[in-house]
This record gives sequence, C-alpha cells and structure tokens, in this order.
Amino acid sequence: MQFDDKVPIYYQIKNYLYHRIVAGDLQPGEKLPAVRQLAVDLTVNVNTVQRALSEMIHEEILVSKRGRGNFVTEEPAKIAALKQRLITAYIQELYTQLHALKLSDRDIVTEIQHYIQTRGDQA
Amino acid sequence: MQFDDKVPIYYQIKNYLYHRIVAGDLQPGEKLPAVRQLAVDLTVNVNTVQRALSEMIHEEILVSKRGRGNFVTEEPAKIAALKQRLITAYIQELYTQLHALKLSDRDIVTEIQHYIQTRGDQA
DNA sequence: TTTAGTGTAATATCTTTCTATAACACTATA
DNA sequence: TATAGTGTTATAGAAAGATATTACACTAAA
Repeated sequence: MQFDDKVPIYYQIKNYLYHRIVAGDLQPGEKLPAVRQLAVDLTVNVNTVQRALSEMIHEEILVSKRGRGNFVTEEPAKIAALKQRLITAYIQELYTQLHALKLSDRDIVTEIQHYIQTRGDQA
Repeated sequence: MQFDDKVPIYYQIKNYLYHRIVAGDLQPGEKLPAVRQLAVDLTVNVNTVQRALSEMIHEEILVSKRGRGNFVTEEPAKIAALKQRLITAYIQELYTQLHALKLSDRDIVTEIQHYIQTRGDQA
C-alpha cells in the first residue's frame, strides 16, 4: 500500500480499514490479521498499526480481545453509521471545495457526471 | 483561518491561495498582501507562509518581485489550467473513495444530488 | 541618502510522527 | 507446563513541520 506523505500514516491506515469494513471485505465479528502481520503487509512499524487500531477500538468499530486478536464489531448499526459518516464527509468536502472555486450546484453535478462518463472505459 | 492538523499548514495555505486565485478573488497580475501581513492574517509564522509562496512561485502561479511584492501570474491560461487540475483532483478523490465503499456510479450521483438538495436551506 | 516596506534566508528549539527494538500480558494448545 | 500466537506498552532516535528571532537584499519614496 502506498501512502500520501501529507497525511499521517496511522490516519491513512484507519481509513483503509474503515473502507474494508464498510465495503464488507471484513465482516462483522471477523478477526483482523495480527498487528505484526498488518505491519508487514503495510510495511510500517507495529506501533503505527497499533495507533490506528487503538483509535478504532476507542470508537468501538473494533473490539480488542487480548491474547486472541482484534475483531470487527458485531453491531451492524455501528458499521452503517460509519458508512454514512464517511459518505457525507467525502461529499461535503468535495462540495465545499468546488463551491469555493465558484462552481454552481449544477456545475458540480455536471462535472461529476462528465468525469464518470469519460472514465467508463477505464473501469 | 482554521487548519486541519492532519495536513501541513504550508500545504493548506497553498490550497487556500489557489482557491482565491481560481475564484477570481485575486486577479491576474494583482499584488498579494505582504508575507508578514499574510502571516498575521493567518496567524502563522512568516517562514510557513514563505514556504507556501515559494512553491507557488516555482509552479509559476505567482511571480516574485524582490522588494516589491508577490503577484498573481498575468497568464490566464495558467490559472485556467490550475482550476481544471483542482476540479479533476477533487472529483477523482471523491469518486475513488466512494467507489471503494462499493457505491455504484449511479449511487454516487444520487448521494451528491441528495446532499445538494437537503442543504439548500443552509446556503 | 535615509527610511519604510518588501522578499529571502538562517539558526535554534519544540512537537508530532514514525521507526527499531525490547519487554510485558494474556490465550490456546501441544 | 511449556510454547507459540496474540495484544500492549515503553524507550530512544530520526525526520518533518512550525515557531521565534534575527539578519540580509532590494525597491520606492520622502
């Protein structure tokens, strides 16, 4: 995995795991890879992985079971809430940025539709 | 101005100035506030402002005139290119993120339209 | 020619992030 | 009861970013 050097790595790992959970790649109750394994997979230090996981445990997206592993929450409602939070945050960010560039609401939708159409061949 | 502590301040200042230029708030050829004044306005250190400006000068969005000030490029083409670069980058980012959350192209457009509609009363 | 206003650069110090490394705590199982 | 696999914590050091401070270089105008 490649990281953006403008954002803390632990923060990007959080988002990466958010995505895997929301996308259903990691199911509710499923065990995550061991922290040391994640560190190897992501080519970062164990402490960096741990920092990401600690925050997600505090947010109750993950549940830590000492000696056994870290698990995705078994409460689908928490995952659904996370998903909606992420979607809204991303869209709000885009809207705010494009609005600051003086694009109208209609312009914004048009630009997005244009982007989607012209990339149809890539997907 | 308030900054996101997850991204370098100098980088956020660059984006802030990009926006003011693309939005036409700072016209081609217009003189920017003095670096020391910008530092006061943004409540950051002069060196932090300078770093943002240096990069923009290198990108030829700004032109430095020692002893006189920093000026927005007089070439509208460079500003237009910057605008398109920003728009594409923002949309690509949103698309990538929502796609990773398993939203379809149609879902993405729908979510955005919904966001725009339900915030109409706020604007 | 002096002075005020401007950009530019350097130093030292602080904070955050990341790293390498080691150690400790708990669980399950051979 | 060992041992392997797991989470957790701590220390020391490196790197990047931000700060305060000082100084230098250039321009315009009094």
